[in-house]
Amino acid sequence: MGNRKENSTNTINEIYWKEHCGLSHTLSLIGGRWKINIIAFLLHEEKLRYNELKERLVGISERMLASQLKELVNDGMVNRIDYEQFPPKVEYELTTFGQSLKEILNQMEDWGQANLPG
Amino acid sequence: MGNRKENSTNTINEIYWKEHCGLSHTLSLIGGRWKINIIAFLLHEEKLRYNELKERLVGISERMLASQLKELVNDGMVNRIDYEQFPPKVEYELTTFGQSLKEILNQMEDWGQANLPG
DNA sequence: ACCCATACTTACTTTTTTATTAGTGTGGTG
DNA sequence: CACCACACTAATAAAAAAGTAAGTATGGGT
Repeated sequence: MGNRKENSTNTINEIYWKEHCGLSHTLSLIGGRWKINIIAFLLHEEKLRYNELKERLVGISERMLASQLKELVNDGMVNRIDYEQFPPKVEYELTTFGQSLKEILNQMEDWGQANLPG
Repeated sequence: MGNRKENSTNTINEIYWKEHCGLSHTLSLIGGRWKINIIAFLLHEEKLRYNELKERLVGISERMLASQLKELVNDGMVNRIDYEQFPPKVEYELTTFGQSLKEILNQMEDWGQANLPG
């Protein structure tokens, strides 16, 4: 994956704030490039397969979809369900932890919708 | 400033989602590198001067502080109050628009605090 | 004339993220 | 045996974000 320098100023700052500020921590979980978009679809559609997500996430690349999903899974936000079939079938859904953000995300969605540009 | 390419895939995707998804739009306003940290301090302390913000935002550079403030002001989240004195005195505060996010931010803070790592 | 305070800018480099394109594995089908 | 489906991975290049260090502006004080 993208390998970060462990001790760059940027990384150090990021870690410091994640550990000292609830807001920073929250954003670190949902702030990734396509993460809220993924989460939004999973909020509305419960379970989605990799290719179903790809269809919905207009413009996303394989690499981004895979990496964002992996991070969400690592952070405990999303569950990966592998049906171990052939051809492969894998579904993604929000974990209980992920769902605990539902209220907040709904409010963010409403607020954003109400203030869309244009 | 960092000059972006108008027609890179990345920029195109970003614009598309900002315009079509409330969540993306909300995040575009508060998701910048130091924005929530700035906003968090302004929520608690009402008005802060440039140097006061700098003290509190451990690790931030001049460049980042100035650029994040400028974006927040451009987006209508923050007010810049210039007292036109010498030596210069400038204060920053949340606009009404910025304050309309207060509830949501409080919840994000609480949620993040409750789920801090370590 | 020189220095101070305050709020920034600017130029240049490094780091980080994202795009692009091609490839992997595997069992079943024609 | 070639090909398909599906969920990815890998390598490389391009783009964007952030760091670093020095500079700007200006009135007043010494």
